[in-house]
Amino acid sequence: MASLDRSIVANVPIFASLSPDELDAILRDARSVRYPKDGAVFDQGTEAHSFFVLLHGHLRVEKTTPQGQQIVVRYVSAGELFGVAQAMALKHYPATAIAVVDSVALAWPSTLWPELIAKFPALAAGALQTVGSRLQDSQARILELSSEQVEQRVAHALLRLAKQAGRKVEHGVEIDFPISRQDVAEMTGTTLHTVSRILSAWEQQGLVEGGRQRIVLRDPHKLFGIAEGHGK
Amino acid sequence: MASLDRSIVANVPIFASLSPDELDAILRDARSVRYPKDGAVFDQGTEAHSFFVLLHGHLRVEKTTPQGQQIVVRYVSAGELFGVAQAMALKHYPATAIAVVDSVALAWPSTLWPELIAKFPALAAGALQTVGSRLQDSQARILELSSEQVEQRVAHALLRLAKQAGRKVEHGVEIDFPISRQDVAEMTGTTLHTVSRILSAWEQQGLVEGGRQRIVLRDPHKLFGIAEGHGK
DNA sequence: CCGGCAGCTTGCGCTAAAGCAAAGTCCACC
DNA sequence: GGTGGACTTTGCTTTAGCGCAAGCTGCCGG
Repeated sequence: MASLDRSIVANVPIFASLSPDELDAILRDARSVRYPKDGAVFDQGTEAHSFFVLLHGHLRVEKTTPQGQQIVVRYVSAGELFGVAQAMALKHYPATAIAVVDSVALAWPSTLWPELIAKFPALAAGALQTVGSRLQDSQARILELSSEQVEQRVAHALLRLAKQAGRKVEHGVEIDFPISRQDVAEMTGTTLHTVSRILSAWEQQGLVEGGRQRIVLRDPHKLFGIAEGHGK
Repeated sequence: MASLDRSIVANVPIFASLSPDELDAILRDARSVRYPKDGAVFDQGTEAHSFFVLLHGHLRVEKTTPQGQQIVVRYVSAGELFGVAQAMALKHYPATAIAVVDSVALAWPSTLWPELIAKFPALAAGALQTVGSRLQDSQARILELSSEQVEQRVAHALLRLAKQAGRKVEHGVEIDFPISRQDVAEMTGTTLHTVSRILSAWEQQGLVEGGRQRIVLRDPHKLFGIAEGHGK
């Protein structure tokens, strides 16, 4: 059991530089938790009691405005560190994390973070890198929202999803978890209706293949063209 | 000279927890550089040779798409850490930093970062916090771009600018550096024309007072109302 | 096996804001 | 003190994509 944990955790970039002994020491303080599909791992605004590494499954991280508008911040896949609010000096989680399929995560009490980085300075560097790459992602998204048309943004979003959680299937690459038109809309700053229209049009052209909470990319290369603006 | 530096650097959150001796040690490796108005501190895509703390002045950080579209990522004010690409494991600066007024910064060679955080673990924690708060900002901006109308976004942008770099003047709060309509457009994902129209309308109602590269907020409270959507 | 509902599609009209075009206006520099 | 260019304003036209509305479909639970 413990060795299973160690082997999967070894692939987490933030833990990669640690020795097996160090890994075991860190894993001693973790507990493994199971989240059923549609279960919340944590809720926006609640106290940031833990930080996590996802062992298995997929999470949707979403954020709601005071006015009730909702956006999808990102999806978390196995091996990723998440819920590190405390490390950024936040008392409360700034977003909600929901399991989109049955999932399993390792959880550490947030209070342990300071000792852990004191004992393993590489952890701090790793966390900085994790947060840094998320910052990059966010800024790329701001650029997209500022300068691209909806069609390009949807293409970009699908390509990113395929890269992060794509599974090769017979006719292309399928997003490896249930995702609705509404979810895509909340990732791209548009509406359910517009996403549906775009996907329908693409399906006509054989670029994608759809279904209820299912998206398969049949021609990623052409989609990439659309994302880059050569589509129109 | 050194003591002047130490006193201003003591206000930088990331250095706040260090003792005077430690501060002096860190400052020994820094050089102070002057950037004239409109001068570049670093350029997007170039090697990330240094990281910086701004001592005096204001910088505009901007990012350009492959297609040539440009956005303003943020403004940097005195006391802020910036250019920490290397800490996030980036080889190249992901954006360009331009002095919008004559400015002075402390610069350290990026290569020093690993030793510095090894010697002063608080630095890593501080950097994590800095990057974390930028991530928060970025995500707030994504939310705005996804869910708000242009008018609300412009109101939010002005309020943020006023908070960060506002100077009390007779009739309100003035943004303390030259900023064009174009700049505001690039902060809010809209066009020069739309910003100009909005500001003109607000000027009519006495909410703001304009001018060439000059913006004064005369009624921040009402602007806040617009930002929250109670405007219309 | 069937009913109902969550998720999806599609048509239509509307509007916010972009694009285009043409004048101001102010400042800096000669 | 004048002149050119950068910055701004403003009118008009166009359009992407939103909001509303109605109907469809496939899945899950009974």
